[in-house]
Amino acid sequence: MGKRPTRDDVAREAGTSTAVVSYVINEGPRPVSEETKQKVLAAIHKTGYMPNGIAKSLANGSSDTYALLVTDMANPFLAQMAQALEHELFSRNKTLLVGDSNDDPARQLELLEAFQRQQVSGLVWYGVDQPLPLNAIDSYPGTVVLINQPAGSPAGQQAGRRIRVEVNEYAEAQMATEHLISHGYQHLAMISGPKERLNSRERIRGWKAALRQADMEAGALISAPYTRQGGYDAALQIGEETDAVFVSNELQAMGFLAGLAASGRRAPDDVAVVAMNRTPAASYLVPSLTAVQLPHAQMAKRIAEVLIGNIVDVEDGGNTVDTGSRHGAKPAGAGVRLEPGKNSDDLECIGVNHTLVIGHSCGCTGR
Amino acid sequence: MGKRPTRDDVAREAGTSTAVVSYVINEGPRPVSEETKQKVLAAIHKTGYMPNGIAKSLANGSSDTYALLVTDMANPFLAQMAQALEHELFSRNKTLLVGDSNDDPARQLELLEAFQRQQVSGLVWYGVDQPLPLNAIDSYPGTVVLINQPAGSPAGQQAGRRIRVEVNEYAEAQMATEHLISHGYQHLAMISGPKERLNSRERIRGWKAALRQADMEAGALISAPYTRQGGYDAALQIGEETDAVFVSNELQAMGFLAGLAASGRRAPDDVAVVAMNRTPAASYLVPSLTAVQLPHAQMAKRIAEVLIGNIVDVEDGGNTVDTGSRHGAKPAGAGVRLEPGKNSDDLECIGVNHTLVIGHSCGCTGR
DNA sequence: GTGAAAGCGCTAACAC
DNA sequence: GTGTTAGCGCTTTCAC
Repeated sequence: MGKRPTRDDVAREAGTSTAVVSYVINEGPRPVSEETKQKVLAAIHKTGYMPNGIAKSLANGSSDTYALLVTDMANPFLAQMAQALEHELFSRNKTLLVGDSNDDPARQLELLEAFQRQQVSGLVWYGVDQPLPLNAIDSYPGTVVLINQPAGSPAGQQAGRRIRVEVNEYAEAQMATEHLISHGYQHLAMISGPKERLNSRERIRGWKAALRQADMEAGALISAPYTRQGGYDAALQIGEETDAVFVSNELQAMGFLAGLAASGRRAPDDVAVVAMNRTPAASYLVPSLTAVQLPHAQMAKRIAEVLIGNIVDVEDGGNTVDTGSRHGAKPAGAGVRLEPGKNSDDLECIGVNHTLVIGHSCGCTGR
Repeated sequence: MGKRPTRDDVAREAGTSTAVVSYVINEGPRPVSEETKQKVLAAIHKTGYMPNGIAKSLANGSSDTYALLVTDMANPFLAQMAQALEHELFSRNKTLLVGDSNDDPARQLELLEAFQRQQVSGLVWYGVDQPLPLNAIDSYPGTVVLINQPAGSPAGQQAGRRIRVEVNEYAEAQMATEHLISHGYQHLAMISGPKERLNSRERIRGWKAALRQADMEAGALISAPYTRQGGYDAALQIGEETDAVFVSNELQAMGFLAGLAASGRRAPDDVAVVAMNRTPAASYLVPSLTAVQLPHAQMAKRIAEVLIGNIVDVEDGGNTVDTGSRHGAKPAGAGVRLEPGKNSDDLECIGVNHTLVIGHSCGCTGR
């Protein structure tokens, strides 16, 4: 590893002081004459100099690195978030570190520590256990963005330097369920995530709220892991009377469709299916999956702004029903309205608008 | 951001010198008496001290950070690699940076530069354009692991500090094709990636080799993007005579199955399908997809060892046909043998063994 | 407009 | 076994 040129080499080459080289590179904080500037630039070019980000961070007391801490990188929904976030950070000259807790709370904390040691300037946290270890978050020396914290949770109430993204899974679930109701299905079941998780409960609440509003009774509620196999197994447990199912996670929905097929049933004829946290894969399942989608690009943008401290303004907007699949579709009800709100001075909530993207699995398109 | 305690604070608290604190933390390079050690540990605990990784890296001249540079993080195959690599690095106390080139060569280079500035110690590169910009790799001041470089490519031949992982996509393609042949299908088509890519060509070579060996004629060869939509569109172009298709990428295969269904055909009855670069999603497609799988965990382990310079030994082993799906299956032919080889002293090739995982899409399980 | 020099927090060679 | 100290490459204050 042949020694790379340093700022000293550039200064020597340019016949200036090292300070001037910094001024040129950073365009400040002091002015430099055009002539000197050119000499420095030439020297940089000639030596092939490239600033040492590590040294820069040490001197600055802060790094250009941010981290994403998730439960499962292989989950397409989260991989998509990672991708979107990477793009936003890249365009701001920042880099993204990833941590995969593998659904393990202990590991989650170890990753937090590792990030802290690496002087990661801020992190986006899709937590495993909920409520999250608030003390760990509070003591984190940087901005923390929480993606999946329900509004009523402690993380959403306690003040701190962290910022929560209001995904409102409650409303997502409600929207999905309302769509099924609008089709006239009578016996709505739900596949939820593990019961002990706060976000599972949020989704269940949304499902129940929609049913209540329509004055309908809740059907079977099956709790399953947020995995394909979880959905597959759940499909085998769905009773004859059930004519529509709200699946609370796309991975589960994928398995659910497979399970239905394996047991000789089909969506939407035998059982209609609507899911949430959609990814582009939904359009290519057989049948294509109707699901609620989060505006991940918009979320990533907001998150990046918040992390880096270049907050612009929170755009408002209602939730909509889209015909986003390749197939024809008839729009349907469900227009929940989310409001970007602030709970306290320290805690910014970012409103996120979700959308229902129609596929074949809900029966919208005949068969 | 209240100032965090530094090593100086710990030394003061423990009543020792700063050097001793380092010795304790790093368990060397000099011995420390048990008594002093305890005092230091107590001080660390009391102050809540956490080493500053940035400063450490500066002093050491190398960081604990590695990077993964891919074309598309949302591709489940690559997300899976990212996950596996993160796990391996985490267990070695290293962190993983990700870069998503979005299939853009220019961006790929920018990411390389960013990593270089950040003093990333080594990187894993799944390149966009092939052959890769060798000069950029050669000048990279760290270990570079190339994932998708065919054996015969310049990157595989030119000496350097980089190390290539021998995925042997040629053999993967061959294995998949041979499986179709063993079923007795007569008219084999192939959906390849973009023609200008080296890895597309490798896969095509494998397909042709299998056909040649069986003394069969090549059927339609359709080139499509490595996307679901690419596979979907390709399915609509497949002629009546084709009874089996080798799809060169799992995303394409997913779209292909959807396209078949949309056009009223089904796998495997109308067209059998086998793909490569499988992920767990394959088992849950309808029908479940037969595909060649890479041992990503094993690969990640080897890559991590290589990156960090803790190389153990290259385990050998043949390729096998597995019944890895949830469904019953009859094993089938195709046993290509890969050898971990060395092209030069500087270029280590890591042999990777692939496996055919049987699903329903190839017709193995009746249907 | 330019340059000398004091850190940033840590490692490790070198003295004691 | 322990302490002193000279860097690592950069930023930035403060003189000139």
